[in-house]
Amino acid sequence: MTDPRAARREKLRQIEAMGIDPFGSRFDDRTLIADCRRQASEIKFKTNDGELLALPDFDAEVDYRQWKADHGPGEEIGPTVRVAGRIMLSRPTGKLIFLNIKDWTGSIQIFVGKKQVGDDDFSLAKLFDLGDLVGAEGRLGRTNTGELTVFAEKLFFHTKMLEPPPEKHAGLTNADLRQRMRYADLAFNDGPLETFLNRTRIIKSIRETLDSDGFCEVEGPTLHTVAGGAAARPFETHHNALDMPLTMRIALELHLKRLMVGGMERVYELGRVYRNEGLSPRHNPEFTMLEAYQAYGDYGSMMDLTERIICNAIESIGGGYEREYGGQTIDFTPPFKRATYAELFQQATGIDSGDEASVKAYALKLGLEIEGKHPDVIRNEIFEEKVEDTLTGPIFVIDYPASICPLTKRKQGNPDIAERFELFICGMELANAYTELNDPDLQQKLFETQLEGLDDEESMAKMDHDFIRALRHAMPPAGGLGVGIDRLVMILTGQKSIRDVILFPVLRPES
RNA sequence: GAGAGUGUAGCUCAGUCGGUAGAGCAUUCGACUUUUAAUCGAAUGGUCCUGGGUUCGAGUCCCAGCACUCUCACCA
Repeated sequence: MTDPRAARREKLRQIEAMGIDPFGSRFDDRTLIADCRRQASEIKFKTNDGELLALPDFDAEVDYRQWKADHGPGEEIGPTVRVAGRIMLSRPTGKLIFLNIKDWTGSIQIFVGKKQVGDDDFSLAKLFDLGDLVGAEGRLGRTNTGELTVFAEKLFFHTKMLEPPPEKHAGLTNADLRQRMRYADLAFNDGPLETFLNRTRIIKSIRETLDSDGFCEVEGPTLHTVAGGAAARPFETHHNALDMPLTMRIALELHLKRLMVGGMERVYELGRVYRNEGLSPRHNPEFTMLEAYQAYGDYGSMMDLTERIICNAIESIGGGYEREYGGQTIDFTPPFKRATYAELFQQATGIDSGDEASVKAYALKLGLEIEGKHPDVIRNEIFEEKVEDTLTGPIFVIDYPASICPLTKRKQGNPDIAERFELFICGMELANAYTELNDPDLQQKLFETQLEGLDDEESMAKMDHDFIRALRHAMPPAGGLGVGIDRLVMILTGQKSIRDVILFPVLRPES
């Protein structure tokens, strides 16, 4: 019998025959492997004269067997630990088996000697397969090579793995299988578990930053009758009892603003939004967004907040402000650079973004379609083409052309400029913030005035009468911020694909 | 939606000019009480993505389809 699955089931049967539950049970007083590593310094060598010696430094070239001969006779002593985890490697050498097990804090070697654990446990150990969840209780010590090891006195069986594991060295590399079987990716590949734990730390840190700034977290509706607040195609669904169409939200904005009208002066939501668009290494149809609104603030307040959120997030996962991404070094030491849209436009193209004729000529040179488009739309297409990719950042691009920002307050004394910034890192737009428009009549007008050159789908300006009515109840002047959390996690964890920071990205069904 | 690439054993991958399907790991058996990708000896394991076509003969060439990856488009 050499079918791996059948072999595993046969061993499961033999474990049961030994009176052991192959799917285990509660295991108390467990020592996490990271704690074992912390306790390594408690391992001492006790000479027969009763002298306690610290162990040699195993980072240096040292022959521990020789060291013991030189300092002996005596014996090693160390704390007793109780570990549990998944078997990643197994090296049987006759009446002795070395196992490497992994829990979610690290991995450690287990020494299983027939004499040391007894015949029954040794027979059990011979039924262990790679991927099984097992436990061991024993003394923490060092082998002759200095490897930190649990010298098992008792073994436990926790759960049988009935599927064959991936190749033990290369792991699971097929990108489709990694996403489809994320459990196997997390369990057997180096890296993914740490990346996703870092994602959790980053999100926790973001909440802490906002909470300590006095923001309150809320949960807006994910089912909308009008999907507004962003330019995107929504997913459409249907409510049976009410017999009416609903759409999944594409942004958090409009409901959070309603809450500011209601008196929630600092409010945020960290949640999933859904956009019915193509997939790419930077796009998943559902993704996580942070939106935060601060009454009596403006886009400048949001710039400070953005910096704090990102710097705290970096500190929560360690590694310092200088980070590598896509072969570039990004320095997150605050304050981040700031430059106006017009400056960057001028630098990249050599022309004045206010000079409409030159802008049009430049667009034609780039081969852009300009027919029937609003000058600001053309301007922005050039900006996206020539500027965005070059922004290694982190850099705040500030003061956007007003007409491409229908939810933004205009700069005082300059109605053509919107008080908006976008934060760019490695050519990716990571955050977007405004001094929020709170004039209901102007908002209504902007909703009604579709931008030239934009069809309904492309426009943010979808009429939402209830939102306008809310604004008429007085929304305080405010700053608002949106952050693409998945992209932030990508950059902070060094992942090149959004699918490596989303646990279960959208996939076609398995054939 | 467009273009390019990939699809072979449970996993990671070779496969030449079209001529009997290969390796490593895993699995099974044997040896081994300080190994660490343990080692050594032996064995087992295939719908070569699917369906057509060309050919005496197709993993290999052609056509169509499916899936994944990358680039572009939409978008954040």
